[in-house]
Order: sequence, then structure tokens, then C-alpha cells
Amino acid sequence: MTRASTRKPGEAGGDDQAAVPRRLLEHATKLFAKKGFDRTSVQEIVEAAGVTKGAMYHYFGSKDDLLYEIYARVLREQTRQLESVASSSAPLRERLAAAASDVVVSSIDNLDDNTIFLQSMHQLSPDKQKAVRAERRKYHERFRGLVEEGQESGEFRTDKPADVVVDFFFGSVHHLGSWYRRGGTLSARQVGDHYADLLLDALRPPG
Amino acid sequence: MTRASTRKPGEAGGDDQAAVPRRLLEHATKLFAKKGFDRTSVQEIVEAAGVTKGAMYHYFGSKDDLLYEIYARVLREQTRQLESVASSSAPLRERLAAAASDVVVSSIDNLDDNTIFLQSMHQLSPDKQKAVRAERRKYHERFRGLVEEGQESGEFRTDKPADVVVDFFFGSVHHLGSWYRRGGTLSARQVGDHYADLLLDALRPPG
Amino acid sequence: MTRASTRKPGEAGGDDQAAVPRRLLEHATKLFAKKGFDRTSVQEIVEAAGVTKGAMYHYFGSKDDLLYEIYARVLREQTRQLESVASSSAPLRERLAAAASDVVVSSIDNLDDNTIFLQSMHQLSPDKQKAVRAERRKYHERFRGLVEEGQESGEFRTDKPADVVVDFFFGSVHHLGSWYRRGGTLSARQVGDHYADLLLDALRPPG
Amino acid sequence: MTRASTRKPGEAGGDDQAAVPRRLLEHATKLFAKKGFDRTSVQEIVEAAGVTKGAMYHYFGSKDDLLYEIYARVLREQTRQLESVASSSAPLRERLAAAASDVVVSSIDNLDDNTIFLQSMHQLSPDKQKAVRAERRKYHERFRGLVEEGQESGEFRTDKPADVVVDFFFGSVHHLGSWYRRGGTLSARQVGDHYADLLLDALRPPG
DNA sequence: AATGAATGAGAGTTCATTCAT
DNA sequence: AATGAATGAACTCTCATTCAT
Repeated sequence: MTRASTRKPGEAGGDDQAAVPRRLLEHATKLFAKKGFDRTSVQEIVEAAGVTKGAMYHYFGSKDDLLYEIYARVLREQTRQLESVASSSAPLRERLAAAASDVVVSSIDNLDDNTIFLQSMHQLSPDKQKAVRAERRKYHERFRGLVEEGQESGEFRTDKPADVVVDFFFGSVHHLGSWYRRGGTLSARQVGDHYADLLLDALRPPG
Repeated sequence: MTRASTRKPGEAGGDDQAAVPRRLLEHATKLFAKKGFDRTSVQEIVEAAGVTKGAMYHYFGSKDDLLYEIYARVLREQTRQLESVASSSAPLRERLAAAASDVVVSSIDNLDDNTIFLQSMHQLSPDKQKAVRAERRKYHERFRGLVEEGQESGEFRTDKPADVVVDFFFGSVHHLGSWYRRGGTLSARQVGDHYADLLLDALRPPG
Repeated sequence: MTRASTRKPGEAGGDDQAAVPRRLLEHATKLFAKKGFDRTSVQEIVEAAGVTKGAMYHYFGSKDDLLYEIYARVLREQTRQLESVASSSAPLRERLAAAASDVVVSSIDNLDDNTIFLQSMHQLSPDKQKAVRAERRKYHERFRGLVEEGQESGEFRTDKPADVVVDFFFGSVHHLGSWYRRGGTLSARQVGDHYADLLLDALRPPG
Repeated sequence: MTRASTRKPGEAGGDDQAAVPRRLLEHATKLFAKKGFDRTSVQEIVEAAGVTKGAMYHYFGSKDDLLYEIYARVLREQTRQLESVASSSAPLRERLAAAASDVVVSSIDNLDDNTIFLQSMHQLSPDKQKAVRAERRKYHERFRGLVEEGQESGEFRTDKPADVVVDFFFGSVHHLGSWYRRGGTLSARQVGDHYADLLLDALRPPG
């Protein structure tokens, strides 16, 4: 549906020489995060990116496509990261802590994407929403697998359903954008470690 | 065409005899939750409520106002509830557990309002956003007060800043709408108790 | 069509006790002059006058009526004034000079009415426009009579049609509102005398 | 539905092939003059011009802009004309007479623009009003310069402030639209010459 | 005499998208 | 690969007026 990937732009260029599709995605991300998807016009996006509407419609089938691409990119990256951490040979608690902390750090590093995720998903067309949800479910399931692993081994409490715990945790993660401010007292990693601790300690078998 | 005027406003009836402003708020809430604020037209709202546009603008200054009223109503109710629980004479842990469980239950009971809160606040006018944020901050502070009380008494861990814990928890609460489905295996109260347990156990002093 | 005159309010009262119709006309005049007829809503008028819409529609059949009443009042007064000056026993030149100077002074005294006249007449309904035009034509004709009297007696030049001269002069008068500012260097009477001089001197037989 | 795109824009044709912006201005001018700015809807304008609303907003930022463009065009032309006459080498009285007569003729030739000027300027946005006023002031000042030149040389009376004389005269000019009818007994040039005579004779030193 | 809720038509403007070039 | 004129539908909001009370 999108023709964005028919031409790999290479890594060349500072900013205005960057490939047009990439520039469009970048500026669209910023604008969607700042004003919301519906409040951002295609005109604003192409102006910010320094191209014309025609160019945009050459690369993307619709405004929707732009949003979808942003989602897809984030999901791909987070899934990749989780997979790499979860399948390492470290002890379970360390793997879960790393996964939790990492997703916090990457969410903070890409606060814009995070904000968009939160606010704009329901503005996608139903088809695309379904695709995104499916991808996200896979991510959640992988994460939940770690929790269940610990429950089976007896390291984690078993009186809380694993999926409740996972939803509990990802709610917190998705909301980082509504309170975390860069330049505050806490670094992304510090927040990540706090969140990981809270998760792991909440999972300790009850006293 | 509208049956609004056949009854004295202010006095509730079944549905279509209910006061016009109330009917408007009801239907606006449903629609905003389902389609998002921007995707819901005033036309749709007034049609659903069975009144004319003019009537709506007679009671509400703008579409924005409708959203704002929805927020204000929810905030008022939640603040009232928290205040009542937090100031009881029960032991701290019980008060915090009740507050946490209650906010989950009430969020589930009003999933629509919750969803709107999450998705549409940034679409309010700056003034109104400020007002809402101020009210919400007060709510958070009251809740945080409970956490700090426990940290001072030694019941709760002190290695996690109270506001991080509060944001952690309310992220989870705000996200209920994205996964909780009525008629599933868990009742609202069960989720509330799980969440309260997770919070309280995460607050136990570390091993 | 208007019911304004069915009850004579008497001269009693400062402002808020003044009769409702009079208060409405006063504030309508100010607002029409400031913002134009179309840009002034009935709501604004009644708010300024401190009454409700229902009250306004009780006294005036429509917004149009309000404007018409303003016109009628001005026209009546100006016609009265001209008649009184024109029919005096003074020499013709003095009578014309007085008429010219007086209409300038009264136009300046009621700059608002003047402005409205200029800008809003074409916004009246056709019927009322016709009525106003007829009244104004009568006024012009009386004034033109003075010019013709002088032309017949040989005091004034005859190479300029009297009606061209009259239109020439009243154009100037109607435009006072676009440049005259109270508190400037010239009093209303000074401007009136300048205008009268210019008119009379323009009428001198050519050298 | 529209035939606008069958021709290259910018190149004039008969009427419906003329460039879209020009067609819009033409029809807007007629309608504004006939019904007033506020009483003319964008819908009417685009229908008269045979284009769609979207097309209009492609070329003009707002309805206001349309009005502003009409003003700007008139002002530009009148300023150009005045400049050309005023700076010729003819004797002062001839230059002033020509300027006065010309502005009358051009006002009659463009009675619509003139009417609009008179009635609708105060409906422009404040910014644009300021721009128009500034331009008009320049025009008036140039004209006043001619009067002052004659006062200094002793050709004209000095007992009347030059700006009062100029405002007196332009009031008359702006009002042409309220009485002049094409096809009447007087040609535009005849009126122009009458007005110029009246102005110049009014300026003769008093007897 | 006066209220104010309600109407309903229409206002100006925005915008994603298309298409000839 | 890219332009930008043009579309057409939808949008929020305003307003003079009516009418039951």
C-alpha cells in the first residue's frame, strides 16, 4: 500500500539531503506527537519536511500510511530489542529486569513515538489498527513468557495472572510521556531501573 | 423533531426525556470514547442526543466545552472518592489499598471517561488543559501523600521516589481501557485488588 | 411594524431606568457605528442595553426595525432643522451658509448616526430603504431649492447644475465621520463654517 | 462542473476562460458593491465565478483577502494616475484640475470599487485596514501637496486648512456612487470637470 | 412585560486527495 | 520524481427569530 520501501535511500546526508520519505516520517512524527494526528494537516507535514504534497503522495498512499509506518518502525525496533534480551543466557530475573528497563529507556528515547502510540492508534483505519494490535500482542506475549517462566520456576508469585501483571507494567510504560521530562532529576536509565525494580519486587512471592 | 421540550429540563426521565445538557454529555461521552474527539462531529452528537445544533450551543459554548465538562465531572467524582478513603481512620496500608482498588473499579465502571481522558486531553484548548492538569495534579498529590506517609513510618521502601511510584501506578490505571473487557474472567474489583496488591507489594522494603 | 411608540416613556431616569426602547436604540446606535450592522448581533445589543432578547422583540419587530428607527430619528431632526433655517427671513446667502454649517455641526454631534447612515443603509430591507431614500430626497430638494433661489437671483453661478452642487456638498458632509476626530484642532462649528465658506465661494459666479 | 482548468491560467480570454483569481475578483467586486461585503457569501462568489470554494481558498486566504485585493488594486491605480498628473510640468491650477477631474472620472468608471471602498473598509481585519489607510493617507498627502503649493504661491486662499479642503473634496468623490447613474444627462468627464471647477473656485482667494 | 430554550438555515474555512502535466 | 491547481465534502459555529410560559 505504501511505496516507501521501493528505494533504499542510503544513509547519506545531513538533513535536507536525507531521503524524502525519511524526512517526511521524521517531521510527521514530531508533529503528530505535538498536535495529534487529526490536528496535523498534510500541508503542515510537507512544509516542515520541505517537500510538496505531490511528493508525499508519491511515497505514501495516504496520511494514514505515514502514521502506520511510524508505528511499524517502533514496533519492529522494540520487538528486536526484547528478543535479544529475552533470549540471552542470563538468569531470568536479570533478563526480565533488563527487558523492563530497556523498554523504559527506549520509550523515553522516543517519547514522540510513544505519545503517538498512545493517542493516535484509534485514528488508524481498522485494517491497520488490527495489524498494529497483532504486532503488539506478540510483543506482550513474549514479555509475558518471561513472567510465566519465573512463575513456573517458583521465583515469582503465582497469585497474580501473568497477563494482568504485564498490562499493569505496560500501562506505566506507555504513560511515561505524560510526566517524564528530559532534563529533570532522573535519567532515562534511572527511571528504567526504578520501574524494573518495582516490577520485580511486585512479583516477589507475598510474605 | 426533537422531543426535548416536552419535559421540564433538569428532571431526569428515561432517556429521551432527560434534560438536554445531560443527554448531550452522555452521548458525547460515548462517541468520544468510541471514535475520538476529533473524529466525532457535533452533528453526530446532537443527532445521537436527539436535539439540534442550536440547542447544543445554547448550553455549551463549544465542542471543547463538552469535553471539558466530561473531564470535570470525572475529576470531581474521583477526588471526592479519594478524599473520603484517604482520610478514614483505617491503617495506612488499608487506606492505600482501598484507594488504589477503588480508583481501578471506578475507572472500569467509567471506562469511556477513562478512555477519553487518555486520548483527548491534548485536544482541549490550552486554558482548559491547564485547568484539568491542575485538578489532576491535586489528585496525584493527595495519593502521593499516602505513599510518603508510609515511607516516613518505615512501612514502605524509601529507595523509590514517591512520585515515580504514583506515576507508575496511574499509568497502569489509565491504561485499563486498552485491555480490560467487561464480561471477561476478571471483575472490576478483582482487577482492583490485584492492582492494589501489586502496588503495595512493590512498596515493601526490598529484601 | 414597530411597536416602539405605543408607550411614551417620559424623560425620567439616568440610564438604566430609561425606557427600554430608548436604551435599546442608544446602544444599538453605538454598536452599529462601531462594528457595522451585520457584525452586530442582537445578543450584543440586548446585553449592552441590559435587557433580554424577548424584551427587544417585544418592542421592535426585527433587527432591521432598530436600524430604521435610528435613521428615522436622524432624518426627522435634520429636516426640522433645515426647515427652520431655510424659511427664516435672513438674506439667502446667510440662510444657505447657516443651513450648511448647521448640518455639519449636527453631523459631527451625531457622528455615530452619520457613520451608520453611510455604511448600513444598503443593509435595510428594500421597503425601508425606499422610505429612507424618499425622506432624504425631500431633504436634498429643500436644500437644492436654496441653491436654485440664488441662481435665479444671479447671486450664484448658473454654469453648475444645482443638484450636482448639492451632491457635491453632501458627499463632504457624509464623510465627516471618516476623518473628523473630536478633540482635534477644529471645533464642529469651525468645520461647519469652513465647509459653508467653501460651498458659498464655489458658488460665486466665475471670474 | 467548472471550466476553469481548460485553459492555462494567467492568459485572459472571454470571461469563463479568464484566470481563476481574476474571475473571482471580478465577480466579488460586483457582488460586494451590490449587496455589501457581509451580505455576500463566499458561496455566491464562487458560483458567480464558476469555480469551487476550494479553488477560491487556493488563491485567497480568506474572504477578507478578496476585499483587500480589490482595494489594493484600486489604490495602486489611483496613486499611479495622480502621480503622473501631479508631476507634470503644467501650471499648478491645471495640474490640480486634471487630478481632480481624473479621480472623478476613474471613480465613476469603477463605481463598484468606489462603493465597496465606502461601505466595506471597516469590515476588513484591523491589520489590513491599517495597510489600506496608510496607502490612502499617502494618496491624500500627495493631493494636499498640490493645494499647499498653490497656497504658498498665493494662487489659492490660505484661510482654509489644506487638509480640510482635501477631505471636503474627497468626501464628494467617494459619494459619487450614491447618486451618479450611468446613462444620465452627465458624462463622467462632465461631472469631473464640474467637480474640479467647484474645487478650484472654492480655492480662489476670497473677495 | 418579559423570559430563555430551541430552531434551522447558512456562514466561512479546512483538508485529504486527485490528476494533468 | 514531482508539481500545484482544483475538488467536494465535511467541519465548527453563529444568528435572527419564535414560542410556550
